[in-house]
Amino acid sequence: MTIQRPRGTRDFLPEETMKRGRARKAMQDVLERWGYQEVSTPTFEHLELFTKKSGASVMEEIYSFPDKGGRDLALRPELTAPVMRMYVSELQNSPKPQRLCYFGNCFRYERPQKGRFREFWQLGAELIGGAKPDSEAEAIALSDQMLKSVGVTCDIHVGYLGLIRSMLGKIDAQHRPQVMRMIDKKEHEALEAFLQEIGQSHLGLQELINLKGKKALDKAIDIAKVLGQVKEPSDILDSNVPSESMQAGRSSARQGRSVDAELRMDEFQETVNLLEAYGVDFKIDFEIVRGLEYYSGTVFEIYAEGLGAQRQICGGGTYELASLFGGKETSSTGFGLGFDRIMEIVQIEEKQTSPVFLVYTPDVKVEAIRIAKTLRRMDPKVPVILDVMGRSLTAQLKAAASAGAGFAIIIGRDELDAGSLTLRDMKEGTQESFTLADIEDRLKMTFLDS
RNA sequence: GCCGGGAUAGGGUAGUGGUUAUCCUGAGGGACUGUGGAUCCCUCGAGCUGGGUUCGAAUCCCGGUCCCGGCCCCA
Repeated sequence: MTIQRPRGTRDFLPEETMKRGRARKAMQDVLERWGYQEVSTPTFEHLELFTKKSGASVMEEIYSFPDKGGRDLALRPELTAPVMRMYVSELQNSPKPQRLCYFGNCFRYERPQKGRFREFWQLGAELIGGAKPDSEAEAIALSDQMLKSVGVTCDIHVGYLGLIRSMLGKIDAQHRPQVMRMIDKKEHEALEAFLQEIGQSHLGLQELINLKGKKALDKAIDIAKVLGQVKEPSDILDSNVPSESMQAGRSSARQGRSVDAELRMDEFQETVNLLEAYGVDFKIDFEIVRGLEYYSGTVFEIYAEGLGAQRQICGGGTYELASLFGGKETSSTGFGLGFDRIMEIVQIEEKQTSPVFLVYTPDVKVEAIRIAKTLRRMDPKVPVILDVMGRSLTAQLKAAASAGAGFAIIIGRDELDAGSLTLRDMKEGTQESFTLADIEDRLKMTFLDS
């Protein structure tokens, strides 16, 4: 019996691996053009890093284990926390802002389905320590460019927690998580009923989240004016919302520590202006709240079609995590792209360099190896393949043909005695004698064109 | 964790409670000891797993594993 892959994991065959590599490179080229530098962090971390960030409830979906020394470790379920941990311990004294990006596998113990696996890849960026509107616009525009670079058309929704959290400040702390959850889950009727029940339906929350785009922004500005007049500083969200207020028995990541979010409508308006300057096509949508307590400013999500139930391919926003990991308070903006979901809908041309086969008779094997060595130093690079099965010339040519070789170089005693080699064009079925140097030149010309 | 559908050579498949389990493709070799993907020949290669029913199970039943889709959740 053969051994199976663990549930929710995948093997990537050469073709798929090549496709993933190209898509990754296309998006990383964009990151590079925007000045983001790649970092990488360990595959496993102390469990505490993730529970601290996202609450104890993530334990249900985390691959955690004690090591032989009794430490509680976890396979990383995401990459923002590790990157911020690294920032706090190694990069706090480096010039601001820090533009970091990453690509790595992550692990979650979840039920696999379309676009969801237990081992998956995230590609993301963090812009640490910049001014909010500028950073937010840059992050959103950057993710837009990255997706465009692989031919993915998508739908960008941008929300603002500064406003939502300030509005929630008018509601009893114990009710806030539930309201957030209902906004996030788009449970409109339940939200309306609940706000009625607690006597807060006058806030305008329902009207706000039902509006999209420019109208939503106008409404938001109106609300902010009213809120601004009556706001008391101490009335902003306090950071000790009791998690008992969560629905009993419910599993959710929304139980982490909350952070302050100031009502700075002017900042959000600036973000919107800058996004327009970047030429990003987006939709203002205050229903985007990303549930989590550490988000503090603009938040955004990007959706794509053709992905079944898992439509979201990117999520991000402005957050405060540095202080949570023991660093100085530093607000950052970041986003993560679901690489596997993007791979499902990517539009990139797949061209493969067709290899060159060295076809030789057994008596000149040593010379064939030397020739292979020369050709492998050539630029542009081209796969050079030597038979290792002791096959006949016929069989070698057959193998070359079925591997899609562009050229075969035939090497035998006759050729070597004449000081030349036979270059066979596999597509045309023609062949000619050349010196090795001439063959190199011809191959260079051919592969430069393609 | 829940619901539904699946699992037969490396890939794709057919079929039946009863001899050597279809077919296509693939892979290796040969016809073709120095020239191609055709053709022909040979070879390799399979009923997820554990139990039950039965004279006999790949087929029927139950559990498990994995896959696909949906729910839940999605840092």
